[in-house]
Amino acid sequence: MRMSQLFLRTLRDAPTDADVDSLRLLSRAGYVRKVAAGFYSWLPLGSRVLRNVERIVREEMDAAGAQEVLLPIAQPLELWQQSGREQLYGPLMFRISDRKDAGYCLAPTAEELITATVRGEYSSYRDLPVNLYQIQWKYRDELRPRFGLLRSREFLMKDAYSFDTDAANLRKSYQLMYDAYHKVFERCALNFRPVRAQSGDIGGDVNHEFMAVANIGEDDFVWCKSCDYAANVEAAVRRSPEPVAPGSQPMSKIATPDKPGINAVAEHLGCAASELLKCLAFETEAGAIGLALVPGDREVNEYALKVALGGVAYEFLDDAAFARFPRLPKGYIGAHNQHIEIAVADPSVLARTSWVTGANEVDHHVTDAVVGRDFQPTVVAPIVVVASGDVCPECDGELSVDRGIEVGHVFQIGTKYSESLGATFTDENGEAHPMVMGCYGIGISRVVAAIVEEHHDEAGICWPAEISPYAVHLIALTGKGATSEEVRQAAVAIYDGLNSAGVSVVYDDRDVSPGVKFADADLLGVPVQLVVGAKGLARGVVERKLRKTGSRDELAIDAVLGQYIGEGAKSRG
RNA sequence: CGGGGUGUGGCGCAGUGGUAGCGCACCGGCUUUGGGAGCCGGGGGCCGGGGGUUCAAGUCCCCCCACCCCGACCA
Repeated sequence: MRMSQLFLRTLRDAPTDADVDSLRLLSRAGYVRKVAAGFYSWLPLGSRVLRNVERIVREEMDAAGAQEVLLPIAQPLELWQQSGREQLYGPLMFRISDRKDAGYCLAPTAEELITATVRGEYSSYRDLPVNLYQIQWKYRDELRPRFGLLRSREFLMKDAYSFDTDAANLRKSYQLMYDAYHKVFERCALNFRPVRAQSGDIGGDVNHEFMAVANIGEDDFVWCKSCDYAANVEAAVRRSPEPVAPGSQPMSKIATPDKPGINAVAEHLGCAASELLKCLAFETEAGAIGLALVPGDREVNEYALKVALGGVAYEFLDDAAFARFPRLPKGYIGAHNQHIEIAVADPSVLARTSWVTGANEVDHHVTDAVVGRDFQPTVVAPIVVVASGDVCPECDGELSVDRGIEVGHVFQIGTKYSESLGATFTDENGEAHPMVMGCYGIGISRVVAAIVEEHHDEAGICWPAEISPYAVHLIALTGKGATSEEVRQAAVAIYDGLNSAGVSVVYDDRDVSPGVKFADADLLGVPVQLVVGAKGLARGVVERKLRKTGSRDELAIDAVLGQYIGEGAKSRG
């Protein structure tokens, strides 16, 4: 492609509402343009990049035995009512209606439709397993779209769905996808980790998120520096500290006027927040009042607390609820409160001889509260949010908490959708069973943004070879001198040669100054830049610069084609 | 949903009640040509929309819309 023909305008200043590196650079370099909150146009360069990620995903899905389909974006709401997810998604779904006032949604995902599709075709154990996938635009009317392409309202997603006869076979299908995801993200040159995760709204049990490590990510995940333990921050656990012998000092009450917070009290007493016992009051759905007890410098993992309660739903008290329980003075609650029915303590609560905690009386705290003497946990279970520096539960190594971008997610769903939508098969004995499903997503457009987040510098994007819109960025420094035409002809010869060798090349033939060409080349981020200039030409060489490292060398002009023949297959751009 | 902020040319921004500006980009001319060149000359605006106040509104008031940021229970 000649740059004089390419539909492209680069920007020196990024639009002000581009708030992350990926969107700033993709906007400046003319890959995408914002149309509305959470909606983006993909211009020629962006479209090529998107296709490249698609291509990688398609190749790996096909290699893993999945078959591509294409389902409609607009889906009858009725289908979503059958699965019960119409309510669940609520305003997150874009809704439309036709002229007859029938309700449709723009699909936020496709479990329902794919299940209905398989139900309509397959009904025997002989048909299974089967794995279908599509690469299709998805729509979610996010509460707050942000981070540009990382959380948009329209996004391109690969979603695959496996159907098996039983859980053991599901695990095989799951493993195939899990392995395929590794290949996909390796080819995308992402620094990623598969982490154990909670299942969220889709339902089901075993699942992993594939997190691309980034500063800007929306999710924290925990990983061990010594082994391969990794988990979503909600699912992560640590090795709890060992219990210690209780203290013997008697508990005593002290005045802490107008000090309702951990930090305020710690500062007032001149002690560390970790010496205070944090007591969070909650009410279960059955109406029982409980406290979650953790060290003052720790936060409660709400998911872990629910597990500790045996799966019982609960809510932390809000101001209105506190008003109903005058015996629970917000900010001054102590673990020795007589009015609570449940006390869930993290094991670390047993690892300190005594605690400073609320006195259950406004403007007062107590010191030397001793577990087992002054207060009794009814449940001891790990409920703190894991933090960097905690001990790995599997190998005693050190855990680290980092930000990540969720680029993929694999689930073992089970029979939730096959049951509600009636996707059953008949087994060898003629008995009907619901199919056992897995579902597997990759955010294609999000992957593009994640790659830019990881592969860029001050000057612009540095694409991995397989993702780059072109394999080679050819720059002709023609100028207006005597050698101008000579340089132009040499560049065109290389351009034509590379093209006919199947190497995708973008050729900067514009009549602009060298500085503009260099700056744009760095901004666009094609991995290899070839510069044809009068100086080199006189010596029969062209200069080659690698975008990522900035390293330069010279190639004999006759050797250029030889160098890049074969590159076409690696990066067809 | 709550709070805050911003809407002026494609992008970035200035603008004090009195003729709508600057930089980049764009068009034409001349010069320049190895890291976002210089000079000269141009084109491009329903100042987010609607109502009001005023002799006069980009500017003041009211309503609406869009976009951005923060928050949405950790005592």
